[in-house]
Amino acid sequence: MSLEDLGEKGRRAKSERAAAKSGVDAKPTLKTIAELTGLAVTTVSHALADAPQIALETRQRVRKVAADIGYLPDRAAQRLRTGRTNVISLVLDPHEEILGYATSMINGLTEALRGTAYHLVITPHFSDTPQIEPVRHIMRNRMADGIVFTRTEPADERVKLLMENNFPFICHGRTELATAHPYVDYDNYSFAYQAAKKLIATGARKLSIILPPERFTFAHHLKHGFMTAVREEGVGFEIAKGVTLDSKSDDIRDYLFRRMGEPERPDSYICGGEVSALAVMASAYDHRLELGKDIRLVAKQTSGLFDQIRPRVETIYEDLAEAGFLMGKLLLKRIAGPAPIQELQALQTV
Amino acid sequence: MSLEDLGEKGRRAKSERAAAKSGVDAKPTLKTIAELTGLAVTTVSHALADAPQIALETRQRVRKVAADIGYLPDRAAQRLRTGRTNVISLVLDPHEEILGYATSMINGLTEALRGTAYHLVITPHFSDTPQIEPVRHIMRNRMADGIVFTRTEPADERVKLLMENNFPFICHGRTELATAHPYVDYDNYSFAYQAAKKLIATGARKLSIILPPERFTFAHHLKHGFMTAVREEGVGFEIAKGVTLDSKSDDIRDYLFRRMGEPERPDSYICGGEVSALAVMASAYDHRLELGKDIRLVAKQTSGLFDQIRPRVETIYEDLAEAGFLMGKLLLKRIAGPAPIQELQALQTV
DNA sequence: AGCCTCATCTATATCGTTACAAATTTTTCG
DNA sequence: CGAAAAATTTGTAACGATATAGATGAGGCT
Repeated sequence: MSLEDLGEKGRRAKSERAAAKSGVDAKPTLKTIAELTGLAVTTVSHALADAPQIALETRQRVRKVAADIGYLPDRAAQRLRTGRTNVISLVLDPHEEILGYATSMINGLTEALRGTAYHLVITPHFSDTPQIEPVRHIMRNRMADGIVFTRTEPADERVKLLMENNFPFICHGRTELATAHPYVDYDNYSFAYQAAKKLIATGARKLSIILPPERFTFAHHLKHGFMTAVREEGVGFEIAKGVTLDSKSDDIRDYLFRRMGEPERPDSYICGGEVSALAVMASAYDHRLELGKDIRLVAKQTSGLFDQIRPRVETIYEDLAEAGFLMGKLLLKRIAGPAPIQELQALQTV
Repeated sequence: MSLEDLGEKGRRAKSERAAAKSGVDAKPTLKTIAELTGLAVTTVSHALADAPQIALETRQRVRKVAADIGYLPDRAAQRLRTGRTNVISLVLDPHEEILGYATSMINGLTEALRGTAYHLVITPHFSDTPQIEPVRHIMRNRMADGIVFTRTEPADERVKLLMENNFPFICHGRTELATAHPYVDYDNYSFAYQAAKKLIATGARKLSIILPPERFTFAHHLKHGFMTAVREEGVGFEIAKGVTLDSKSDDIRDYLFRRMGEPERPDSYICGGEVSALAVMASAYDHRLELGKDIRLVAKQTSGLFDQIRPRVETIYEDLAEAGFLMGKLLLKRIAGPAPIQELQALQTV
């Protein structure tokens, strides 16, 4: 460390102390309020917590002073003492499909957390470690009061672990576990069902669907809705083989381009994501197949993107920001205390 | 509270105490290590900090034990004691254009923070409060050790405030302030310049550009690059009036549709964002104008989206994940201590 | 008056960590 | 060998909040 650095530090420390003495600019604590009101620190703490054993008049006076000097409790101190972190952790899985998936969800979550003491911390899940790692870590080291995660699986390890430990969480998507748990989900069964019906109604005779990786619960929902519709209508169908919504978009397009060149090609596609829908359009274009005639398409829309896509494509909307908002609200309710499980579940309708 | 709840709590508390006694499953602290090694808590703390006055052999022994029991320092306690939060705050401005802007940036940031003690906290900026509010709040209440923000303005209030208080930060975009400050920026001047040159080289005679809101510095960079190119080439030009990259995409398309119906319409567009580029394509389509012939287009690409768009569009790539990564790395360097300002600035080339 | 109750406020200890100063042990050397 | 120096370890206090138990004083009752 250089002399200059030392000098810097010395000056800063001194001015900070001076500021503290004069009460100007120093971060106010309970002690500051205690001095200002002539009360004890404990009393101030209780007063701010609206404890009934503190005289109403005192509570009001303390609150007034606290507001005047802009007091905010120190999160670290509160956390250390109480064990509550006031943190919600969003475990983020980086993946390409669905542009702005995370952004929408984050917007919804922050909106739900608005006005509360909770902060949103992004905990990345790097793909070279098992999926359960970040969750275990957050739980073991009490990094958050609640966990939000996505891409739920039928026998999701994370759900099991969190349930076993009675740790507050909410996930985007359902499981097939016996025990009910909090979730927010979009009705992908109905999405696929309605999408298929729409296509068939406009003349589709052989439908195809691009599914998410099979390990996710919503892949089964989509498949089930799809199968129900094609069986009800007795039309041909297939399920895209070798690619999923998580595949690189170029790979999806290459698959589609190949398939569209084959004799028994499907005449219609259901896409659970925007990028794969564009890949369908690109492949059709490259084959000079006309959209809406040679190739039909229903896409799931999660952004304003498809409003600008030509030719216009039939879409069904999923509101991810709302999903994030719901997740936030339900998680907060869960953290606040035990609640009937039905009040912690939400299914977004198509 | 019901009797059952009390019972639950009683049992839990008891089992936790038992666990603590046997050392199983309880969260390990310095004290745990101290007991295990027979050293004092202070010694353990120093040993883990690799203090040279602790015998090397001791340091190694302590580290071994710490690793064995999976010790992680308590963030709250560290934060309370040292004042360091180990938090990086990303101030997020919700806006539509550039799909997944935030996602890419977050991915880059988390990658940069990987392996460090830093957590990424999302601090939303709600549009009904002044832009500087979240920054002031973070600084005043020491909510983070460093701040990341985007959409920088020429005389950015946030930059001024943070500089005055010598608070570590990094912003996406530059200012026109006299004092140099840390930033990561994309060379939007060159983007617009090269985009214009490309268009002119393929026959463009009247260029148009859709700019971001004028208050952002990068709007000026884009404009400047654009103007330089059109003046050098002596071709016609205009700047889209009444809409910006921040306008709702439908409004952009409506504007473009109107403009393309007028006699003196531009024959080429430069779009600083993907949605607006799609709006150009949609308007051209709706007018039955052929892309690449009647209407030319160069778009800025920030995702894989345009790889699937047909007809193919000329694009220039901006790597937002890399921008996020750079911001993270440079901010960490700044937090670590004073550094030459040039080492805290990065300009991504087109 | 003396004792009790109630309302209100306060002292103490503690969460896990680290800065600082001091204590202890080991080594060096005249 | 013994004192001084060096190396190593330790105790204490503090960060800011809150849980717990206790103190204070006013008023009521016999």
